[in-house]
Amino acid sequence: MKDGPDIAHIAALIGDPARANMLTALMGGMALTATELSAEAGVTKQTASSHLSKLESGGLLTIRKQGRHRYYQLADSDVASLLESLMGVAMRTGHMRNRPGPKDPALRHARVCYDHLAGDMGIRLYESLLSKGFVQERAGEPDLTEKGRAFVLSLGLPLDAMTNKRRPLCKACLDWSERRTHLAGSLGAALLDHIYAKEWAERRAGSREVVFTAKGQRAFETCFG
Amino acid sequence: MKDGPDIAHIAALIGDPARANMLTALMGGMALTATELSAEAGVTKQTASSHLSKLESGGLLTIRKQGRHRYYQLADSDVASLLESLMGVAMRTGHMRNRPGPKDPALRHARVCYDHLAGDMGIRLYESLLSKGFVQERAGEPDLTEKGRAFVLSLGLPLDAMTNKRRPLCKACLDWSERRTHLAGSLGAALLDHIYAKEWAERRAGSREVVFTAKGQRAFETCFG
DNA sequence: TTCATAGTTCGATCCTAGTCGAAACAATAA
DNA sequence: TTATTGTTTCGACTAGGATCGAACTATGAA
Repeated sequence: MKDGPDIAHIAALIGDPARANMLTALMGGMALTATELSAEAGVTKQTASSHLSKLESGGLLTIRKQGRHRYYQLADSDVASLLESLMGVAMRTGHMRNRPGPKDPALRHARVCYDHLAGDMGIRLYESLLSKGFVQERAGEPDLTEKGRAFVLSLGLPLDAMTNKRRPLCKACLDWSERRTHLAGSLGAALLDHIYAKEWAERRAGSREVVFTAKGQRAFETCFG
Repeated sequence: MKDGPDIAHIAALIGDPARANMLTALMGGMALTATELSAEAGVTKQTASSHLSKLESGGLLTIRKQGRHRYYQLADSDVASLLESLMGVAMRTGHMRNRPGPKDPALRHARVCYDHLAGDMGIRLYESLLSKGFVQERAGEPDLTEKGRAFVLSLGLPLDAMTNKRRPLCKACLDWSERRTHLAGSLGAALLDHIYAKEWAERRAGSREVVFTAKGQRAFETCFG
């Protein structure tokens, strides 16, 4: 009767507001220290420490000691996409943490989802790859075509290094603000790196927001319109 | 201060073991009653009722009233895929629950649903009536065709007595074990009576179980295969 | 009608788990 | 060494919520 994975334990870990705030902060992909996360969560350092050790032993976070700091980050992209799923359901069921503020439209336009591009721009990127035949969906999962491989190489991206990893090259990730799919996986990450490298856009400090320059926006349209 | 969807609320809903058991039982789309779900969760009906109302107002479940039963099911496939994500992460992080108990395959095979046949056999009966053109679905509700009326009469069933009642002749009923539709209404009841009368099967005392004899199983196949 | 079953609401109890103060531990800098 | 900062451990307090018994409503059956 009671078999299979224990989802209650994992969900309970995410279900505490303080921990949820920490995890949301880590969706930006950057590793954060315990003190930074305590501020994000709005609790004292002691409390944050307790939460972080639970998240770590629960397998949701990994820890990297560096000097006297401890950098925490999401364990892997599966955890990130789980959180993204949660955001999608939470938003559709009308559970927002506050009324839409000024930061909200910016986040909807372009933001980081772990290590790849999400929001409207992320959707457009993915749709473009699909419509140009660079990526095909097979059984719901995206896959790079031959034509797509050539395109990726033409951008100067290290395709071999990407395909050798255990991480899938292409993965579909559900976008909570748009309710549509954008591209995750190592290709998704590489494309976001490309956008940074070309200086089309940059991260806004302390936020998941990705700010495109006017020139970068045009270049993006040219390349992925 | 915090923007974005409130994932903590949704995760906390899933994070209670009793609720998680209910949701797990509802995976796959089949609808269950409150009492059945209380048994799945291992709590009393009162407790289950409290949990279910929370899940419903949280947008994770929908209710479908049918007679004095309330069938609960997952709100949509997004919720299902969220649970699937959770299972994936729980599995990878080694959080399994192991409490094997007696499940009842006999009930899934054939049981009484009020007064008509449900379970796998009930599904097969209904599918047979559909494929032979005896019953047609119109606007989601089944209806007996002319050909079907002749068939019912050929079985020696009192069609007139059935049609005169206030109760509808044919009605679709949701099957919890198969997540599909089987036939209710006075025709559904009459067909189960027919099965009893022909001694193809009988009720097991004190249970909803319907036990087919070997000969009865064959006769059923011949008539409704 | 009366009885039985499905499900909810109320009230009380109990217990987990989040929280913080204080102190200890760890690692760097001067 | 001492001082400072980052982080964890311990202990105690407390609120929220899971739970169940009892009473209640609603629907269907006899």
